[in-house]
Amino acid sequence: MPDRRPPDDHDHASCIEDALTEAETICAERGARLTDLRRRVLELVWTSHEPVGAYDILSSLGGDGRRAAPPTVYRALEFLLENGLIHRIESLNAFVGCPSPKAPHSGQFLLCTACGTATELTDGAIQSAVAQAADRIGFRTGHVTLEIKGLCRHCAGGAAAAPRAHAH
Amino acid sequence: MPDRRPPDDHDHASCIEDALTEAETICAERGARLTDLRRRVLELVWTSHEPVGAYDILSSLGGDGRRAAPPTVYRALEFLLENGLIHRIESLNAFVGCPSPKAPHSGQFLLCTACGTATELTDGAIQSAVAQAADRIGFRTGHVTLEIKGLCRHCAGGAAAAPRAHAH
DNA sequence: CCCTCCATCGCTATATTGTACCCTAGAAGC
DNA sequence: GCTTCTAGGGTACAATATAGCGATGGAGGG
Repeated sequence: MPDRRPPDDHDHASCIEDALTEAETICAERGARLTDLRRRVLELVWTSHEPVGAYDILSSLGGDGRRAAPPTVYRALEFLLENGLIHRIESLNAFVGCPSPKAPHSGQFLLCTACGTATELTDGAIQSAVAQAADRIGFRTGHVTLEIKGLCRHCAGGAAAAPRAHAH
Repeated sequence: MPDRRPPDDHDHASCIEDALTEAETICAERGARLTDLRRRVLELVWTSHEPVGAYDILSSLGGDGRRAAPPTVYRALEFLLENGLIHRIESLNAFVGCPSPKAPHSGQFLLCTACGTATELTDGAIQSAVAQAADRIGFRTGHVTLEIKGLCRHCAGGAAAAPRAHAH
């Protein structure tokens, strides 16, 4: 793992709180059951803006005296995915909270290889370019995975011009 | 696994042959060593247009009397990736041959969930939309993963389920 | 109120995918 | 001839994910 810096100076506690509140609302509306376990897993995913592995969550769950097993975590993650509360980052085998879960969508992600932060985009131009390209060859689009690896403004800025200046 | 249909009526033998020939040329130009093993792995990746798992390759290699071990395959795959001869499909943990390896690039893929075929795109509009979106927030773009799951023209057409506008 | 149904979760075991590490052979350079 | 480096054989293990079975407890019908 590369060095990690805080993604930004923001009040992350309120990030978490907002996410949990919104999740409660959404689940209530849909009649989906946001159980204690699912809520806790969602909270753990939101621990930071860095995607979290299923087994990291597993360890954190174990911290409270009870030992959890993989299926427990994967089932909770599946529920959260189905309800659009989190996204899976395919290229990292990890999960990240969705900042706007009201309307389910395929996420677009900027993944900083220096600080690990995942930033979700919702760029219409990308969406329509993808839709057009698919349409042009008669492909019916389902879920779209877009993951862009690189350096976030913060990390790229610190490194100045040379792209490899950040390497260790 | 869903049903698989042949991706198309094309002369796949010549696909493979072309890919191998081009690989030879490229490696010769670069002074990279396309050894027997690497060539065989490339050939196995090109067995079809469906992404192939590392352990599938491993089994196929074992077929000739010698038993291969995982690192053998992964090392060969790493070489092929570095030289742009194959791409990794993150959402499937699998590999597919690159049809235009002369100029290394991040691939854009249409993945049919019915027949399994991976079709590589090189769409400039998508590329520039991604570049602009990243640029706008000061993100320095590295590798881009774009994987679109859905139904290819063939499978969507056959499914009769209201195929909207067979573009063309 | 009781009872059935079924979603949820605990748990064991196992499958799948990917790496660390050590060693040998043979080519490349001097 | 000797060193050095790349490629690859092989074991062991790490990391990620799923199959399947049983227990529990709440929701709703009788």
